[in-house]
Amino acid sequence: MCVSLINYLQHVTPLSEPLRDKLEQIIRTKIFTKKELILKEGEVSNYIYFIESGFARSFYTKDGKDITAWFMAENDVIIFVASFFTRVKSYENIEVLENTTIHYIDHNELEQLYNDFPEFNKTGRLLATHYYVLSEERLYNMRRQTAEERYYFLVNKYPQLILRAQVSHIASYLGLNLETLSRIRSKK
Amino acid sequence: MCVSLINYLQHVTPLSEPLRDKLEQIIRTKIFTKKELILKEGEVSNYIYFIESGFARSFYTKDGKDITAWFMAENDVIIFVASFFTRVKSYENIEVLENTTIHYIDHNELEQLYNDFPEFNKTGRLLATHYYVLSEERLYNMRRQTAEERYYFLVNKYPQLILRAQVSHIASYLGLNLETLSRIRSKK
DNA sequence: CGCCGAGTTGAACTGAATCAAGAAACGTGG
DNA sequence: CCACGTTTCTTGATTCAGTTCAACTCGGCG
Repeated sequence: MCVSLINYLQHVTPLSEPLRDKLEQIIRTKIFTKKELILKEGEVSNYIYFIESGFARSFYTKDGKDITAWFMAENDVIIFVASFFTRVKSYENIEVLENTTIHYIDHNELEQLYNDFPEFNKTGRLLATHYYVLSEERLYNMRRQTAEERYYFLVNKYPQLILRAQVSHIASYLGLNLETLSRIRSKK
Repeated sequence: MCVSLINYLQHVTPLSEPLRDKLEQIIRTKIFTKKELILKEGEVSNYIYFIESGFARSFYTKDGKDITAWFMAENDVIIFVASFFTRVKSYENIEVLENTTIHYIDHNELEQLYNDFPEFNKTGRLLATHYYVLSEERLYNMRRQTAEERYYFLVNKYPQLILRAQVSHIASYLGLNLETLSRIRSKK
């Protein structure tokens, strides 16, 4: 079932056998179909998700427009960080863009896991660090670059994303409107 | 000496006595004077820093311009994440804006510490998570808001920062030029 | 076949950048 | 403590990248 997630975690740092067993117990699996929402804004994010297969995006709405915050694909961990860790209502939604199989762990069970298996804190630390680095990178990309630079940075770093996501979502992620992105793309 | 840092870490999550002792051994302290660079771009960041007192900013240069990435004050942990964790050359600089007292821990010693005191992984996890949340928040603020909205978001969230940092640094952080920020400020 | 969502293209408009010139604040040395 | 140079901030005029609004094309799918 959830082998892919356990393998992934093993890859982060080795896990003891009892920890693996416990993980197998608490990991749940769910299949979402295209356009379903995994998380709706206004809810507190109670789960940490892991994509086994599929494709999703997080987005929020501003002045009626829908703005993509990031994309997530196979082997990505999804947390709406601010909500999951600080227990406030999420201002983001997570929407499935293709049929997607997801493994997830409940917030309380995860806390319990950290308590019962202190070694798992290492996994948590390494994962948090990894995603922190990615977040800072996105910030770097965002700040003070032209639309075109931002686009090609994304193209180089995540070429598969460009093929998979639709123009309007990429555009709003880059902080520009779809017409502008369309023009950038047609330039070449 | 480094009491403030140990207190801070205790506050994150309690530390055992041997761990505290070990920390006291490996924490170093240094005083930087205004305009000094703690970290220069092109170097690998070998230390994790903690500001006991003072004020600093991280910045990078793009097309000859200097762009502020973030500010750091008392009780802030500074890591140039990408470089410290992934051991690549930093593209950022850290510059002290006021005379600043800093505690720091060497990368290798920190790794060793995680090994010798697995409990410390919890501290690491919580800190990484905390800074991850802040990073995502900055991203949210950055994306798809007008110059004015970005500025007032910052004013509300970090009022003391506005008083302490100079306009040109705030402007480049917000991704706009100082003339524009000056106009926004004079509007009110 | 015809509708609908997604993407492209065009023309007019606008928020922010750029260039330029002063005013204020800061600090250093006499 | 004042004078002078340097740095920081403000204000104005012009330019331009990216937005907005609107019309059109293309490709699927019922």
